[in-house]
Amino acid sequence: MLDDFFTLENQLCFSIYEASSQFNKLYAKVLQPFGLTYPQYLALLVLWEKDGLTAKELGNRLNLGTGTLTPMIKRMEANDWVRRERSTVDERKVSIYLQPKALKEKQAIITKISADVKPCNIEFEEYEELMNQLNLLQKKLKQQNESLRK
Amino acid sequence: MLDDFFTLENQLCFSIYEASSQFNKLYAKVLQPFGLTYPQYLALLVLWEKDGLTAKELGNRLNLGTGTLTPMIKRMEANDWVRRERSTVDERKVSIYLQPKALKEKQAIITKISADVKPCNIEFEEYEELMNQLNLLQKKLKQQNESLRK
DNA sequence: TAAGATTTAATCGTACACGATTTAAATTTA
DNA sequence: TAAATTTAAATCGTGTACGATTAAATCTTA
Repeated sequence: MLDDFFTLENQLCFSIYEASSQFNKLYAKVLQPFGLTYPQYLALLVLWEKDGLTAKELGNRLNLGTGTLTPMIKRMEANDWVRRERSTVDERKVSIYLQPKALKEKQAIITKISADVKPCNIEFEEYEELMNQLNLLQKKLKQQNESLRK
Repeated sequence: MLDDFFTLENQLCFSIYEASSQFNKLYAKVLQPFGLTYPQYLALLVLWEKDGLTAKELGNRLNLGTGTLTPMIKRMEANDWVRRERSTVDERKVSIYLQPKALKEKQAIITKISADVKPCNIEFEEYEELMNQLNLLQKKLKQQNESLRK
């Protein structure tokens, strides 16, 4: 009984793992012409909303630590998407600012993603329902993660 | 209108990205005492269902190529979870067999996961519904991935 | 049956992702 | 205010992930 449940087919964790990796692959393909990876694009999404966040703040939005973020931001800096600037008020903090390229390319990126992802034909209701459930689940998981801390 | 789709699209891809990474962290923590990573555990789930699959077959189940799988299987071999054996009938193929350790530890692993994930309080209906939606979405994404193939 | 195509793994280079440690700056407190 | 603590980034080591290439075995077909 327990064993039936523990097949790959029945694992919610695997369904999410799979869906996530398909998103990854799809977006990687769509973004490649721009010289962007999927996580880099997610970082741009956050910065398009609010420019000049600190590394810490950006990390909180993306659930990423500096071990992941610092090298990624440096790569994005090397490709002229963003610029890093250490705060003069508090020298521990590094703020991240969009570069002109990131503003200029925004519309083209959005247009291409819409064009290439729309054919998936995901219904609006499907979207909303799924997202609500995922966000609920994500909160529960995060809570459990924090209660198991260490 | 284009932006409406874009906004929704972003939220969904981000929700999945987040939920996936929370699952990752949670399972990583739960599996650490066994010296297993989350992807390694998924590989065990597949092999517990059907032992002796070839690398190719295992990769198909997990949606992983040899660039990911070969090194992972070698690490699992080094930790006595599995054994690799090149087929004598077709020397291109490598079959992967569970080692005694993988059978002996199975129940303990399953029990611990049940115990540590249960507190998330995911209802059965919620679970089923979400999985169905995710699998549907995953299929659509995979299809689109294949139609954009290079 | 020999040349060409296909299949299967392995390898390589790049890019996340994470926990742990280190370093330096800022804040708290004794 | 000096010492202890906290905070923010950077760095390090390990482990996925992926596309591209390589190499060897097998299969197809002219």
